[in-house]
Amino acid sequence: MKNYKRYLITSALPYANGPLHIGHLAGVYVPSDIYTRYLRMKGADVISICGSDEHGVPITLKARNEGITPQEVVDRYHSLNKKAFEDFGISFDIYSRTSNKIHYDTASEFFLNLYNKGEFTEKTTEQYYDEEAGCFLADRYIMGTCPYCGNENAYGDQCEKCGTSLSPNDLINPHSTISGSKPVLRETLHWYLPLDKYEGWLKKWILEDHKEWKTNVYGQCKSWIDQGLQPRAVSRDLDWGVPVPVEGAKGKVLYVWFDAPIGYISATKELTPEWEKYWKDPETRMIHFIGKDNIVFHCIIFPAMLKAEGSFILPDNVPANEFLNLENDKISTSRNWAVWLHEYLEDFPGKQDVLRYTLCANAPETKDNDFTWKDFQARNNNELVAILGNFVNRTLVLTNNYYNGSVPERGVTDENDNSVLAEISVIKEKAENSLEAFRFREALKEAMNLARLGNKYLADAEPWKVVKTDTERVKTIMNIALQITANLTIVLEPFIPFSMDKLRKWLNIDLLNWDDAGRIDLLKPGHLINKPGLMFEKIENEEIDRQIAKLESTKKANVTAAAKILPSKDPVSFDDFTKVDIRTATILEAEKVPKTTKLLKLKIDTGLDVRTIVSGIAEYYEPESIIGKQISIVANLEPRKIRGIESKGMILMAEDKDGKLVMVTPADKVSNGSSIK
RNA sequence: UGCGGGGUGGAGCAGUGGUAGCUCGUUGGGCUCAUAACCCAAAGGUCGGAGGUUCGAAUCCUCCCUCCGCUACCA
Repeated sequence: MKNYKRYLITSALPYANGPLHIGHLAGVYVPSDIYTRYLRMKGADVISICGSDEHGVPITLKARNEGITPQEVVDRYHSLNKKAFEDFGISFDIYSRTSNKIHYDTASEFFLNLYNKGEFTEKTTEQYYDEEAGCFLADRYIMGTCPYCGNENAYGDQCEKCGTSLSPNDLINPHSTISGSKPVLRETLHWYLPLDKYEGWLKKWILEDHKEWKTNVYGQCKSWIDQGLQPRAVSRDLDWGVPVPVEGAKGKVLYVWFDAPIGYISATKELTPEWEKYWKDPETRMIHFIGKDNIVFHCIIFPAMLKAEGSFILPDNVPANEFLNLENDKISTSRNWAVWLHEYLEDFPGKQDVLRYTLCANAPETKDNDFTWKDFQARNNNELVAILGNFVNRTLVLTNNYYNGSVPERGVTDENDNSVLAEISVIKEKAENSLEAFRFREALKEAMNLARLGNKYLADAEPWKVVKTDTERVKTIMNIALQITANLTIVLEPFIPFSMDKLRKWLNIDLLNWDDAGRIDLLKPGHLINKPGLMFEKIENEEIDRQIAKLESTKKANVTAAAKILPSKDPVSFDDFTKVDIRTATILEAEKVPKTTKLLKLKIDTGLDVRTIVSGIAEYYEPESIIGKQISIVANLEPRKIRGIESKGMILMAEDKDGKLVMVTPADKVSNGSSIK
């Protein structure tokens, strides 16, 4: 590998519309911090950059909902999240924010630079505009009736009921989720970064020159590039963000995804006047730590931006992680299904390292992983307490008992001693190789093996027995055990810095250099150590049960919240009502539509005819069980093709609080085709 | 729908053609310096399913099932 002079580490800018949870930590910030601390211990010139991403539509909406300004929203979460990072020892050199002036200047300048070089294309398109709220609407903020399944709560980009991808123009009765009003189409002008222009270059840069990237990252990039890249808008119609710095761009800001990665640059500028050294010198190695949802932005769009600008370096690696689940369910801010960092510290004060350890040991490096409180407890009790804490404790207690805390001299070593001493540097090298390859789970396991080695050494050497017959021999044994503890303060420092800080205090030593690991003379004979405390405490079942109960009550609260009754709709005229042809029918045949989870293909007798209707009820009804059932249908709905099957009409279903669908069946049997009014 | 990444003993993971490994848990034994912690041993897997290539497949090919993500103004 190329030899680099310095490192620039960036961690995805967390979006400032909510607090941080364990998923953020596990996926991005714990790995980035481990790597940064490791590099610092190697004496490398390294800076770690992060900050709040504070622009974009969701923040303006949150502000609108709460009746405060967007600035107030981001102020709140910026300070909350900055503190959470500090509390967990995520050691950024700077935690900046994109609402800073320096960022506005940097982002404007970047845009203007590309603009003047003619790197953008301009295009006018028609988009839905909310006249009441006075803004253009992203697809996600338009709702209406799905033309395929009749779901009234379909989004402008997708119907979540039947899974069909939609465009806002497809929706029947579109309305804005912001004001509820009916949006109108308006023309708007935007600037685009022609990604297609960079396709050939990206293909070579990633697919040929960076085959070493993680399979999930490489695969995702390959997929995008192979599908063909298209110009991507870099501006938005919004009043919150960095204004587009050209004539006639009033009311337009830089799209957050153009704006946010530039935040890495502006934060570096804020940190050091020598920022260009980190961003423009090819001897700097840049690494982006991100989650899998960010791959395309950090591997394709941002590099294309940097390439277009011309004077910047490109990331050498982008070790993206997968996602962390919580107790078998997706972490979700809106559903409050998360372990919030600030709440964790209230419940487990001083136990930052337990979480750091658990999240690293179970990090979603190759696939999504699950965080469970039982696993958290087991990792703490069986690994941190039993293996690491216990080894340190027994070594320090024995040293205090036998030698009043003075490190004894190492005498003649036997074969076992020598192989244990040799093993220390083997472990150091293994951990180092794993760290360099961004395999942090593996690196942590290697580092912990040093504590395992220590326990085994004590059990084999039995100093508590030997002390009765050969006191010289015990000095050697204890010296070796102590050298192991000193080595632990090095190899475990990147992972659990708070605990290693404790251990260094007990050992009465300073932070050592990474390359001191493997040495067997870190503690000199006669060096005095202090009385130890407990490095980790057992976590009892009650504490874990409390956390589980907390999550269960969240689940219940969510069900209750979802149970609220929908408000009544606007009145319709009798004429309008009679236009809808609702009648009874009987199901003759039912079968699952292949490759779908929700769709059933039904053959029904409507009295008028026998026809096919596709309905999204497969999750609630087995095909065999509904044959012969009498139901209610809308008979004159325009036919629609669903999954290639023509569906003529719609089956009426009552939707329960929890989303469960129930057939609307006449109380007594009536003949097919009876009208319902 | 398409694309990308997963599915390996109870749990979490490693393992890309040659007798299936690691950590934790479980069971039995040992030790007693240590937060009932530590050490040793054992049990436990038809490697998501079906077919194929091969002397030989967790590993290569085909199809299928399943989980997650992306699919371009959802950050």
